[in-house]
This record gives sequence, C-alpha cells and structure tokens, in this order.
Amino acid sequence: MFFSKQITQWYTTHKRDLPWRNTKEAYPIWLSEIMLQQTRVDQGLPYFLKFLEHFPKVENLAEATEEKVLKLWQGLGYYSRARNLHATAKYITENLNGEFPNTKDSLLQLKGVGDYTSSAIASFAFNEATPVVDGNVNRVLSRYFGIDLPVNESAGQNLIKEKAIEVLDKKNPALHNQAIMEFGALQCKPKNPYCHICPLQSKCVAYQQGMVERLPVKIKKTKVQTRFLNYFVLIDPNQNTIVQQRKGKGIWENLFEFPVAEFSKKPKLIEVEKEMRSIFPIEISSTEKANLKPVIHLLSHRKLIADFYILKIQSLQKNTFQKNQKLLNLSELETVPVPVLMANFIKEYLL
DNA sequence: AAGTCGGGGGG
DNA sequence: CCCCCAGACTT
Repeated sequence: MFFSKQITQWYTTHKRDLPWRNTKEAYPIWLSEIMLQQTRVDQGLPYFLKFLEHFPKVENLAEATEEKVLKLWQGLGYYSRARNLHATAKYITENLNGEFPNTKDSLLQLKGVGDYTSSAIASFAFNEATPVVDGNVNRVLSRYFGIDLPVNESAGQNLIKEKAIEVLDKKNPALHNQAIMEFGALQCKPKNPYCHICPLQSKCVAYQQGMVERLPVKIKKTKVQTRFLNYFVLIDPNQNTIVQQRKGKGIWENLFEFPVAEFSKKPKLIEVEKEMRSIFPIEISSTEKANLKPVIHLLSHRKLIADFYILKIQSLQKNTFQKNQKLLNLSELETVPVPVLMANFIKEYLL
C-alpha cells in the first residue's frame, strides 16, 4: 500500500493534463494507447487530436480508406499500428456492433493489442484490476525493487509482472496505472531522475544501494545495417510523376514511394543506371541527380541512405504501369502517404 | 529468443 | 553517437 499511496499522491499534484485521461470511453482510450506504443506523449498527442477530429467515433474510422488512415498516420512511424488500427475499427464496427470488448482477455484478441495495451484499456475504461507493464513501469519497479535481471528477457519480465501485481491498488487500478506510468515518465526518468525529491526514496532499493543509473538492465542487440535507396523521380512535360505502393512485409508496408532500386552495399552509378533501365525501358531525355549529398536517415537499428534521381521524359503512358503504381501530378504528392524520408525530399525539391 | 518495425528527443 | 519512448508481431 505504501507504494501505491505515494505514487498516486504524487500523481494528483504532478500529472499532465492529457485528453485521453478525461474520458472513460474505450474508443479514445484505445486510440491513444495504440498511438503511444513506443512513442512519446509529446509526439503522439497531435496525432491523437487529429484522428479524433477526422474520426469522432470508431464507425468513422472503420468507414475510411486505409490510404487515408496511413496518410493521417504519416510521420508517427510503426505503420503496422495504423493498419491494425483500421482493421480493428472495422472488426468492432461490423462484428461487435461498435462495442469494444470490456475485459483484458477479450481485448487481447484485437489486432495490435498486446499484453500492455489490453491491460491499459481494461483498467482505464473498465476498472479491471490488471497491471500495466510498459517501459516506464519496467524502470520504476526494477529500481524500486532493485531488480538487475534484464527486463527484456522472460525471467526479468516475469519478475517485474509479479511485482506489478503486488503493488497494484486493486481498488483503484485506473488511477494506480496512470500514476505509475506518469511517475516513470516525469520523475523516475531514464537519465537524471529526481531521486532527491522522490517520495519512494526510503524504500527504493536502487536508491539505497546507489544503483539507480544502472537500472533497468537491458540486453543489447543492435547491429546496424545500411540500406541504399535510389529513387527515380520521373517527370513528364505536364508535371506528372509515378509513385508505387510498397507491398510485402518490409518497412513502410502500403506506403507510397517513387520507383526505387535498393542495395545493401553502396552501388556504383553504373549499377543504379542498369536497374533504372530495367524498371523503365523508356526514352529519357535528361537525368539529373537531384541532391548533391544523399539523404541520410537513421532509424533504431538501420541506417538509410537515399539518393533521388530526377528523370525528365517525353511522356508517361498509362499502359506501362504496374498494378500498384499511380500517376500523380507533382502537386498531388502531398495526398498519398509516404515515408518521412520522402516527404522531406518532396517538400524541398518538388513543391 | 531474436528480429523487425519509424521517427524524434535528449544526454 | 547512443539510448529511449504508454510494444506487438513474426520467425
């Protein structure tokens, strides 16, 4: 009881005013939880407001096209969340009469809803006494109990979940869960936590033993791979161009991009040109490399280096298109969902 | 159990 | 430059 008492008291005076906390409706709570997966509150908030504006009810989201959902999601990353969000909205609208499941176990069946998110929705919307365990909770509990097992392995994660149940205020799970996460985000931060004014100080094992900065322990995994993307921007005299939708299961699934040749090693210009001509067996009147230095994009475990080639051609013929390709005027490029990497290029060079 | 999936912020 | 963020899903 000490733990929950302290953090909820801390919460009532330090909490941020966030829109999804002012409701018990499952729809906006679900929406916020999906958006905030691996995403900072500050980054997700504008998207949350934008989505509620376009889709006030889950039915409105269900009726939208996936392309529109992806467009609104553009820039938030992890686009499978947007596809699963849309699929789940349709499922709830068409099969569940627009009513969200109201238990953790039933919520867990929804696409894109895992262990954390099902607990979050069940506790926030339906007051189910189930603990949330996210990055914040891993940090707070590993420090408070002095757990030095890696939190991203099953043994450590299981122990954290045990402790999360142990400290959970079963009478006020919604308040407790909000409090412990907010506490992790604002007080028990990854770097430079405010231990000197912490209400848990007296019982925090990590603080007592001076291991706060060492916890939580995580096993590292990253081996950075580089991908070389060579985009071909065809432009005809009417300012039309071709984009194509990424299919398959890789990065940016279902987003649009210019026709591309990908390499795992830095290609020679000859190789790029060869790929270009196999993709477009057409007359090219002039080629210019659009940007002198390539666009370098760093992701968590990957480095993307993108070169853009602008190809001026006499005419784009519809019958040469593949199924997933679209003919667009340059001014229409802003209407289709594209990776941020491309959006930046488009804004700088084509509009 | 290990990989993959984005993009941005902070030290 | 590296780590982290209201994780889930696939292999």
